[in-house]
Amino acid sequence: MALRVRFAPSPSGYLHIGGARTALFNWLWARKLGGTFVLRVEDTDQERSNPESVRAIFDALRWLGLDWDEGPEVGGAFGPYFQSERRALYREVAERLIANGAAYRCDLTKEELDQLRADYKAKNPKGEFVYRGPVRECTDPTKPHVVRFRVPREGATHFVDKVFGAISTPNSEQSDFVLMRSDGFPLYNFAAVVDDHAMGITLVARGRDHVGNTPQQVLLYKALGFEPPEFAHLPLMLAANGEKLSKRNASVGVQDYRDRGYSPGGVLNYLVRFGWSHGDQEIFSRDELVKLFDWDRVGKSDGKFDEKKFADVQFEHLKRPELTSSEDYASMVAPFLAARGLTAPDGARLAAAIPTIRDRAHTLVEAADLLDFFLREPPVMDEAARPLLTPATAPYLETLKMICVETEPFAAPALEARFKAWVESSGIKMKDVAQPVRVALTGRKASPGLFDVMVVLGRKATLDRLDRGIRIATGS
RNA sequence: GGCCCCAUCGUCUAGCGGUUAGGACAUCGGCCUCUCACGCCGGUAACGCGGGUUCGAUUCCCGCUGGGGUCACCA
Repeated sequence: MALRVRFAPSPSGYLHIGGARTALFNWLWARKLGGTFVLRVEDTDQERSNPESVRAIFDALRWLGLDWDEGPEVGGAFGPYFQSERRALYREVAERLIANGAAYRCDLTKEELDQLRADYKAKNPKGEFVYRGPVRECTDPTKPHVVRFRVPREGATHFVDKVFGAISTPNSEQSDFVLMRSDGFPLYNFAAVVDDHAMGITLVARGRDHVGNTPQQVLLYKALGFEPPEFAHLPLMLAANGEKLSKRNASVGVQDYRDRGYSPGGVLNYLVRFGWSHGDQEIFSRDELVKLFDWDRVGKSDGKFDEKKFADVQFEHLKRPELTSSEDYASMVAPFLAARGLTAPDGARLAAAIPTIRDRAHTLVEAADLLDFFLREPPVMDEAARPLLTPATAPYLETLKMICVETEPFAAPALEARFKAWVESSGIKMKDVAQPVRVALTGRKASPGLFDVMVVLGRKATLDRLDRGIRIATGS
């Protein structure tokens, strides 16, 4: 049977970094085996679901490059892909279950059930409350009621997990769980099973926080006469303090990292290495991941999210041309340049400047800052740097100007050789003359190498900037 | 608390009976240097505890301890 996996987010917020990881593992598996990656929106909770979240999640997935083969906005033969549009199907399946006795209508209210639970807890503080109904038969289907699944009293339910192996839970622990709410909407476990089957999903890969749902789902597959899919649960990504990852203890939105100037490749790389490994290798291109990913290399233990490591992994992606081409770099940094008013930068100069900042820009936000003086004419003069242009430094700039005019070709090695020769013969220290030159050229106290900067700027702009530096130095 | 799961440096991990227990991030030194970076070299740092099994356990089994998840008309 052809591999079909899915990512099924509920649109009640931004795409969580943990959710992105789940999506990634599913996507990788589909891409590796030529399977189908389905996106399904689990919007059965009317209260929490909202269209802004749907938008945000789609945007984040697209930004990460996790494209779906079937789902909202791309279609497919198994739609609709919003659960809110599939209610007729859930109702129909629920009726079938009631008809064959696997489920029953229950008109016990939430409050009554809470009371039952409380009473039980009062008497058995150490026991587990298990609801086994119906305590009261709901004879009138027109009255508000939920539909509950009749869990077998005996035996155990087991399944084989692709990462954890065999897992089994005694049925005596399981309450008669709700399939359909009184408002007619299905509950997660039920909708997921109905849809995963209807959509032909062959492997359900999700976070480990879902292992407790799996027995209930397996029970449902059995009751419906469906063949259960394979299951794979991912170890959890916890916050640095060991608690469940949340907005309270970390930046958890994929959005957050995009805004701070991380590249999608870097984000994916960090996420996949969290729980999966390939020997000692740390950095992977997307293509490598598709080729190398496998479930038998997925570990079982939860881990703690590490911002520092994340930052470093993503820096590697920005640093290496084989992972981020100059063209990709330029287009990724464009929005950040635009944010500082550089909406239509000189493309050729930008392309030339990028190699000089790769080792310096840890994020695209930093990249835009480092690129700024290359692309702005004249460059912004940093107030802290200006004092370095004293009258005494003007002769240095004059000499460099002369060298710039004479040197052919206008290339870094030749420029550097001539300038250094002059510096040495003058008995000055390179470090004393370099800073004034840097300030004249860039307006800053720190920048890429002087001669690389000159070459990127070209002879004309270099001379113009040196002239400006001389004017500032001499106060004219 | 019931049920389920997990356990190697601070963190992510390699290891699948015999290794000086490896890598990466972080951290601490040093080198390189026109600034800032990058890079390079080196240091500190881990098998939770107790029983087995075995000639030999980080590795296999059991218990303990510790950690996590989950117990809704949320997903």
